[in-house]
Amino acid sequence: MTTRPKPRYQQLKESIIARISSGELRPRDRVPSEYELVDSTGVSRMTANRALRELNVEGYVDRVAGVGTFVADLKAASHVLEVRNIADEVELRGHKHSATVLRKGRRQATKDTAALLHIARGSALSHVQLVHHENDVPIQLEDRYVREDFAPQFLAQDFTQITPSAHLSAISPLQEAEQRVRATRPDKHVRKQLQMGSAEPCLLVTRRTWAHGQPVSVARLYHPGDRFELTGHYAPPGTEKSYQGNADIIELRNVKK
Amino acid sequence: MTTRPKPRYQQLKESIIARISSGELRPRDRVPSEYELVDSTGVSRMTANRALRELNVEGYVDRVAGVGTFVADLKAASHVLEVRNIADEVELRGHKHSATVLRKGRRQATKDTAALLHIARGSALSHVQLVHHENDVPIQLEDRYVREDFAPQFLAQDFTQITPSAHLSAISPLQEAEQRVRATRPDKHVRKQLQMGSAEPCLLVTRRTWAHGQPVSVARLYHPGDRFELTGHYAPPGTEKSYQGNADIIELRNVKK
DNA sequence: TAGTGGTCTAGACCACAAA
DNA sequence: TTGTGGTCTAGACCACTAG
Repeated sequence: MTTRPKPRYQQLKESIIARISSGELRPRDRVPSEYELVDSTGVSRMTANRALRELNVEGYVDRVAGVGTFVADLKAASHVLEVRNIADEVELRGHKHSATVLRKGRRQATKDTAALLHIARGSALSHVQLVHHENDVPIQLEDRYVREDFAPQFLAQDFTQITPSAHLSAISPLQEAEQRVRATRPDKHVRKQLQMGSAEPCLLVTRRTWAHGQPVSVARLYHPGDRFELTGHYAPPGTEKSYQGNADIIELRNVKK
Repeated sequence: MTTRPKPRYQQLKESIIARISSGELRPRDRVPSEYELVDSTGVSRMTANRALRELNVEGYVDRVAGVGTFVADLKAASHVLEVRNIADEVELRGHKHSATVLRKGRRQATKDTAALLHIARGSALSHVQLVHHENDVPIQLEDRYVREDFAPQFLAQDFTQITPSAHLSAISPLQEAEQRVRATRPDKHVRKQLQMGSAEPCLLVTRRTWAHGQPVSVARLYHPGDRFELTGHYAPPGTEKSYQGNADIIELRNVKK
């Protein structure tokens, strides 16, 4: 008994996603037009249209009538993950973002980190710890581990110019993310770096990101509790033009205080 | 110059969404089949198919090949909002949910609450405050205000049997939600009700929900800090069968400790 | 003018459910 | 057997963009 083949529009979609993930098609590159897909794959135009239309809805490509279909920006791709870069967040508010690197170096995966990243204990990791500032006020302490084989040039980056997450996005579109949020009491180190009062609580976000189907990075993001909040807005899909309405789900926001 | 009419598949979608929102079509009700839409509206079957298929992707309807198309459960509808009922969360973990009502009554909107709900100061509100338990351990203090005109029977509910949010969902599909998460120090009342240590921080979720395009309820949800966390998982759309993969974005999870 | 995406049609074949 | 959704085709007309 032969297994039934996947629908042709689905094959087309997966083929194009694969070409994007592999880097063969880069952001802003042109994607084959509907008629080109008709010629090259033998499907009807409606089938090619469905494939490209769904890729557009899912945020993989941008389409412009009369012009063509293009691979979406990486920014848009991470939009799909509804997780934003803190530097972008700050600049979105019209404020100045800056970062101070505290630690940077190679590490061996501990038991816990190895488990989180699905790798062997002792595997090579890159580690960086830095403080993000908004208008020179510390707003986030980032403590991040990255698989060295995923991002060999990670430690060579100047993280005062590009955030770790931006570098990771630039290497490969992030495919999946997991995030845990909890309230904790900061330890001395965190409290000092974020200039927090002794009794002030701390919003801790632990985030894992995936690429190529594997977790590649885990980060602990500490935020000064009463000065910051995480906000999300959930809009109904399909209503009016609010396609892609789920875009800005998670964003960091200042709390007037 | 006449404005161009909306696409017919879009008109179909909006027409069906309207019939669901108005209550004419209720959860599990049958939605006209593709061929019925062809007969009743004169569109081709491909157009009817596109309308129903997109409504399915967006979570409004469930489709079963060989059977038919049906209005999705309200639970699924609020799934679209990626916000879950805490009772469902607890039961999903196989634990027992229970609730204790602390306060219940009519209130007049204060300046702040009135602003949040886009209503006049002094407008009639229903108020309830209750503690949710998981296996008899307090996990959430819910402090909620609801527009009285939206849910006239709100205060008549037995909140030990149905959560406030479940009652609101039952009245009308919630269309939109906004959520803010921050870490705070609990006041005496919260600390006592959640049986928290004196220095333990608190995860505070402030949530507004919309129906009929207007905010109808605002809730403050306090969680004992070190015992609970908010987790989110962001899956890639379109990959494999992970349609609707954005479903379980926000869920409450126990922290092993 | 040529190419693109946006939409729509009127058929078609299939697998599957329920009666 | 009938009706359902799932898919696919081979055309078509339109508005728009770019050269």
